[in-house]
Amino acid sequence: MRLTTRGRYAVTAMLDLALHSEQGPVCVNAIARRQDISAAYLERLFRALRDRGLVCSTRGARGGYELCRCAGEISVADIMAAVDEPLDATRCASARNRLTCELWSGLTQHVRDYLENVTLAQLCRGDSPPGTAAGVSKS
Amino acid sequence: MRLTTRGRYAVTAMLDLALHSEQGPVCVNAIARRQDISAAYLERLFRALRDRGLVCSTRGARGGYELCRCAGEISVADIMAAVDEPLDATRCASARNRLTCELWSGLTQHVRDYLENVTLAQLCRGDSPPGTAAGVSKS
DNA sequence: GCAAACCCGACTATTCAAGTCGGGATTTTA
DNA sequence: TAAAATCCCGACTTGAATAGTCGGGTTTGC
Repeated sequence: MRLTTRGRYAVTAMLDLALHSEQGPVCVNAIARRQDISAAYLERLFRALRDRGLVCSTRGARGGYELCRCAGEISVADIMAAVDEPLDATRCASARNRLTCELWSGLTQHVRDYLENVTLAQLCRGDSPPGTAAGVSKS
Repeated sequence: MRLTTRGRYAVTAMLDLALHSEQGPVCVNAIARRQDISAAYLERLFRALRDRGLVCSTRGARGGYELCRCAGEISVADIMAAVDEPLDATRCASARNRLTCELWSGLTQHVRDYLENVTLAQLCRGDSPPGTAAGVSKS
């Protein structure tokens, strides 16, 4: 498990896209400028997002990217999976580590539960994700 | 946030220690053999664990390491902190990313909550950590 | 005195992260 | 019809960090 700029930037870019989606396709350069992220790097992330079906692309002048699904149907976990940001903490090289293996599996599930429970739409609204002081935990 | 061998090996080693603690100080080589981990690398991890007060060392022949506190008082989070395995997912370079900042802050808290809630004693008993299928979530 | 075992700072090779490059293809606009 | 805007793509580079090593010192028990 690790959290690198791939995951962060992907979520940031998708959020930017969601916030500007009513204006038609958003080009990579605009997002890069708004978020102060390398456009070339961002482009590679968008490639992955497109391949995973989270965004659609429009080529040519006035081209760019748009969400393929509505923001309420895209979770942070989806985005992370798209850019291959590993959430899996489990690495059971041998059976001797069953006890710790269960620990890491549990952690993995815990993280997934959290990220699967946060959608782009919630991020747009500024809804506090569950587990923060402002967001009261629900069942 | 990332999970590397430092964290994994430290938890594995502490667990091994806890399971063998009634036999007096456990030497690094014994743990290294049982867990198939480089002894030299393990030694560096134990240095950090000792400095953080999680284990005590005994030099000389028949020396080794022992837990400084009982297993029920040492959480996985303590171990991770000792070997400097970063759990913090937050990286708010600028205020423009408040929305995602809260996301990562929430994730960090979520992970901390989980790891702080698992002690070495529970791992020893094979108690499923909370959140896994076998462990029913409690309040 | 030797072996076992901790102690410590410094070092190395490999992997991966973060980003770049160079050019092709498509679409719109003037 | 050419230029500009923008996606498309495989390959590449540099620096940081990981995983582990090294070499020798010190302590303790036998």
